[in-house]
Amino acid sequence: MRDQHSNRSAGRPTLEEVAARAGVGRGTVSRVVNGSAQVSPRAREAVQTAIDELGYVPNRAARALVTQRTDSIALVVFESGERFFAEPFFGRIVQSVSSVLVARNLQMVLMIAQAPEERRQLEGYLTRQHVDGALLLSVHGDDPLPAVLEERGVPTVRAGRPAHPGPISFVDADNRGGARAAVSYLVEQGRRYIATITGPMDTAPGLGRYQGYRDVVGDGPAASGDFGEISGAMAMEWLLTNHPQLDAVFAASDMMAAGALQVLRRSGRRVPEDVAVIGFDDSVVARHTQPPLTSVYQPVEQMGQEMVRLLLAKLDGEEPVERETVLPTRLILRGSA
Amino acid sequence: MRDQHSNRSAGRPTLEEVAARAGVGRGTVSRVVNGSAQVSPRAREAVQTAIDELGYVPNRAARALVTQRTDSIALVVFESGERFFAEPFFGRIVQSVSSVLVARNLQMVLMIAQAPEERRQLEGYLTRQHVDGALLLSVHGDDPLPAVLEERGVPTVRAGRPAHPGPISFVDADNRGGARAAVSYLVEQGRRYIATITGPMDTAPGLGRYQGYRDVVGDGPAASGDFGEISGAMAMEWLLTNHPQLDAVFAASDMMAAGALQVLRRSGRRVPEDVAVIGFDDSVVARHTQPPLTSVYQPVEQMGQEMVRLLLAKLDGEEPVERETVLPTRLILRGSA
DNA sequence: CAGTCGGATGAGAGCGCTCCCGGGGTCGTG
DNA sequence: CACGACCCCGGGAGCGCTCTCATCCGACTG
Repeated sequence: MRDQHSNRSAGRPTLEEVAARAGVGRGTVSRVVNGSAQVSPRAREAVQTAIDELGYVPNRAARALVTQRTDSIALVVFESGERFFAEPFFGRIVQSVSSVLVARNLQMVLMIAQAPEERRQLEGYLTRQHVDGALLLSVHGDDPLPAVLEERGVPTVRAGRPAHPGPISFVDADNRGGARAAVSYLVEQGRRYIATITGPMDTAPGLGRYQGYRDVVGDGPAASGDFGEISGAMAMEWLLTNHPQLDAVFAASDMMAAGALQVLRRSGRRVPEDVAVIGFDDSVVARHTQPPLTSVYQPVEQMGQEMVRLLLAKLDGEEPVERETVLPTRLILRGSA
Repeated sequence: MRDQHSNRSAGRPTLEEVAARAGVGRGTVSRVVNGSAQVSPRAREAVQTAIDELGYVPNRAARALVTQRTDSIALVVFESGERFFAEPFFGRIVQSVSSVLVARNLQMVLMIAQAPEERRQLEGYLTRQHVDGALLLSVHGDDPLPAVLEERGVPTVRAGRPAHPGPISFVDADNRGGARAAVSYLVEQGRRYIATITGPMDTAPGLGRYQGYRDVVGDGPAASGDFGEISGAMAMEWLLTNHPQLDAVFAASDMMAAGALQVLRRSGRRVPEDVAVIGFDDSVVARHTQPPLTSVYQPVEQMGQEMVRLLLAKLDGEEPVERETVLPTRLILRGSA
């Protein structure tokens, strides 16, 4: 379309063309491109010059066809659109995963599986044919996909401890420990009637954070939400109705804590004087609620990096190393507790 | 590794194997897979059966090699990690783009170009060889990349009106109109001394929102920020020092408005009684500031969809349709103005 | 000086797919 | 009954690359 010298059409130059220009064989060019040591300095330079002059870029598809590697890895998010953009958590993970991958010259294919039909399509899609491995975010408890993938030979690392321990590597924040720290802090502050608003129990963070709560106060009053703001408000209303004497609430997410805060205010309770509130995630909204939210910070960026590290290790070393990494959390004190 | 009948190793079944099993030729299987009409019902059924039994999945690389199409498109975000996850805007765009792409059976490759060296790498990477087209997010004014890509034959659609009109399609929210609506509203409410906190002027939204402000009040007091919270606070301080008599502020982003709110409160001003504040983006934080922020909503999801639509049109119809779409914004009233 | 060793090199053989061509069957028509 | 029109269909060619192997050449050894 642009130039049609000979009959090769507009397309980018090929290995063969570079070889011709440099006066060497295809093999040599390939060796240079892939950084093999078995090339004489003279040849290497000639090839390099030709590459620069022609603006040669290796054809990914051709390479993938023979190497059986696509050099791209999938980042799969199982989440409704709504939550995906409501949760700063995802953005930060995506961000950190991306930067590691770019440095390694790998492509990041983002897949958001929300609607059931997208789910199904995705399942067919995730083959060794298409990606070298997969990073799974916010998998729900009973989801069979991780197992399916592993079975198909697609190396996988997930974020969040699986509900049922299996052969799958994962990276997680210490949800339980973080929750424990938060609730312990409430106890130290002299709170005596501590309730909790939990996340979905079929979710690793939901469960872990609840367990941490129980570790400290045992069977306290609990209402469940879905990590979202509305659900937090509803849970808080329920708690207020059934346990009006509570003097502290530990919410398993900042969004739920924010919802709870509003209900608390409407009910005439002062925070933190009458009721202390602690959230989880240390998200942006935590700094903007009234009062600012004391919250549990998780090292999200580090988690992303670690996930990639584990996956790449799995890809390189053939032996299927099943590894788990649990990263520490930290309580960030603000005004609400 | 699983089965080694003949010497074909563990790999997924190939077209040829499907053909053999169905008792037809490669061509016929290919026709079935690609939905050609030129296949007898009998053959089609036989092939379909074989595909199901073998669990055949076409090899993307092989197909790409011959069709010269990768069936994947890049979503490029030019933004520091920090802003990427601070801005709900991106998450929502990503989300909506993703869902359209999945429906069309296209892969979304997310690239975040922050550090300069990542920038450079990306430039080499974005070839027709690797993706069929690119969606560009938050390009800065003087960035040559869009032009480079277009020149290399990579169809491109960007979000945000380019600083210098060029041959590139774009989708944008009506930043100028939205700003105009916001500032007009302030005027209607009887505000007489309206300042603005602008975004980066080398950015389409930054510029557009400032222009909208000027459309209504002309040369009012302006301080510039970078869309982030801290910069909003600093800008507000500057404004308060130099224009203590101001009675309204229009900030070009919610985050900056949030920063401004804090400074205003510290300075003893009541919002909205003494000073009205309006933000832009209608983001999550807008609902959680004190008071909740009146803000300009932009139809982010729709923008994402529209970007994909334009890009696909460009890919299909060969003629390079340079199109632009500007989507309307809407003022959302809350407590701050 | 013959023999040997090893590094550099060129080229053949595919990887799995689509495209296209030509053969053969079926049907309708003169 | 013969001939063309129209479908279906099989398989060769080739996309651009890597890998393997045989070859070649210079250097080193005995």
